[in-house]
Amino acid sequence: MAAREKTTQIRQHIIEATDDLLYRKGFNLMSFSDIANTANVPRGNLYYYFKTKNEVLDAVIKHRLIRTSQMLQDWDRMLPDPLERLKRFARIPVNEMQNIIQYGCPMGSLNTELGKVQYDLKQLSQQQFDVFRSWLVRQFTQWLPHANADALAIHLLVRTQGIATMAHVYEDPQLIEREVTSIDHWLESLADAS
Amino acid sequence: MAAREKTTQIRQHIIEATDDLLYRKGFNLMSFSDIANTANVPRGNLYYYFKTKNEVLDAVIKHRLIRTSQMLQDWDRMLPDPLERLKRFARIPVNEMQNIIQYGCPMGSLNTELGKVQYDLKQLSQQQFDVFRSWLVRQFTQWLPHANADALAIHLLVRTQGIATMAHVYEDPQLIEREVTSIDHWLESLADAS
DNA sequence: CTATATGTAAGATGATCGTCTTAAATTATA
DNA sequence: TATAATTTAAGACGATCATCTTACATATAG
Repeated sequence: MAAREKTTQIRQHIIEATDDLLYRKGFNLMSFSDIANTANVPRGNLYYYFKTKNEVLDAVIKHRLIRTSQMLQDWDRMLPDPLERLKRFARIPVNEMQNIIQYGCPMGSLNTELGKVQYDLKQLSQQQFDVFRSWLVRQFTQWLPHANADALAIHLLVRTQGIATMAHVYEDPQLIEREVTSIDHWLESLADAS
Repeated sequence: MAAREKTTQIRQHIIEATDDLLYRKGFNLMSFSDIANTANVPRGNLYYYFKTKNEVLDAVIKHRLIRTSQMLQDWDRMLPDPLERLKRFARIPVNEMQNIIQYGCPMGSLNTELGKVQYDLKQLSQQQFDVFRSWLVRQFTQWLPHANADALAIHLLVRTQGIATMAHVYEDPQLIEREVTSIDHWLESLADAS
C-alpha cells in the first residue's frame, strides 16, 4: 500500500476511535494518552497527525457532520413522505436507546460541556445541530408550507434533547418510548390542524 | 464569635461559592485551587473542611436540595392552585434566562457531565431531579386525580431540560419564551381534556 | 495559667496533563 | 541503489492536578 494512503487511513482510524471515546468520556476527561491507547498509536506519534487536542476535536466533529449529512440524504432517498422522515428523526432515541441511557446525546452532552468554559470550541459542536435543524426545516416547509417551519424544527430538537437528558438521568428506556410516542402524536396533530 | 460557629460559617461560605463555580465551570474543570480562590480560603486550609473534591460536591448538592425544597415549599404556600404552581415551575427557564443561555441547566449539565465517567457521583445529581419530580407528581395528582401523574411530571422535566439544552446551544432567549408558552398551552389543554 | 483541641497556612508529593523534540526506521523518488 | 522525505516511537518539558504532611497560631477547657 502507498504510504500516503496509509497515512490517511491511520488518520481516519484515529478520528473514528476518538469519536467514540469523546462520546463515552467527554472532552475534558479524554486525554491525549486515552486517544493514543484507544487508537493503538504511540502517544508521541499521535502528534504527527494532530498537533493539538483541539485539532482532534475539530476533525472528529467534521467527521460527524459528514456522517450525519449522509444519513439524512439516505432518509431523503428512502422515505418519500416528509412526515415519515420526521417520524424517523423522532425515533433516533429509540434506536440509540442503550447509548443514550448510558451517555446521553453525543451532540447535546458535548455542547453542554464545551459551552461552559471552552466557548471558542462551542461553535464547533453547534454545527452538529445546524445540520439537523436545516434538514428539519426543509421537511416541515415541504410538508406544511404555511407553518413556522423553524419553530417546529426547534421544538422537535428541544423535545429530543430533553428525552436524551432525562433518559440519561433516570436510565429509563420506557421514558424514551413514551415520549417518542408523544412526539408522533404531536406530528399527526399538526397534519389535522392544517 | 465562637470558633465552632465561625467554622460552620466558613464551611457554608465555601459551599455557596463552590455552588456557583460548579455551575459555571463544571465539575471536571473546577479544581481545588479554583474553589480556594473563589472562596478566599488558602488551598491547604480547604482540606481541613473537605477531605476530597467529591466531598465538596456532596456538600454542594445537599445544599442545593435544601434550597430547592424551600423554594417549592414557598410556592406551595404562595400559590394555592396546582395549575398555577405548575406554570410557575415552567417559567423557571424564563426567570433564569441569562444563566441558562450561558451555562445551561445547573442540574442537567452536572448530571450529563458526571454520568459519563463518574458513575458513582451521578446518583448525587439525580437526587436534584427527584425533588422536582416528586413535587410535580404531587401537583398533578392533586390537580388531575385520574391522570398518570408521573408520566406528566416526567414530560414537564423533559421539555424544560430540552429548552435549557437548546437555548444554551443557540443562545436564543426567544426560543425559551416560545417553548415556555407552548408548555402553558399544553397545561391548559390538560384541564380541558378532563 | 496550662494543656489540649481546633483552625491556619504553606509547601511537598507523585501523578497526569498537553505539548514538543529528536533520533531511528521506513518509504518514496531519482 | 542512493538520497530525500515521510513516518514512527520514545521520552523530555513545564504546568497543574488532587491529596497530604507539617509546623505554627489561636481558642477552649481544666
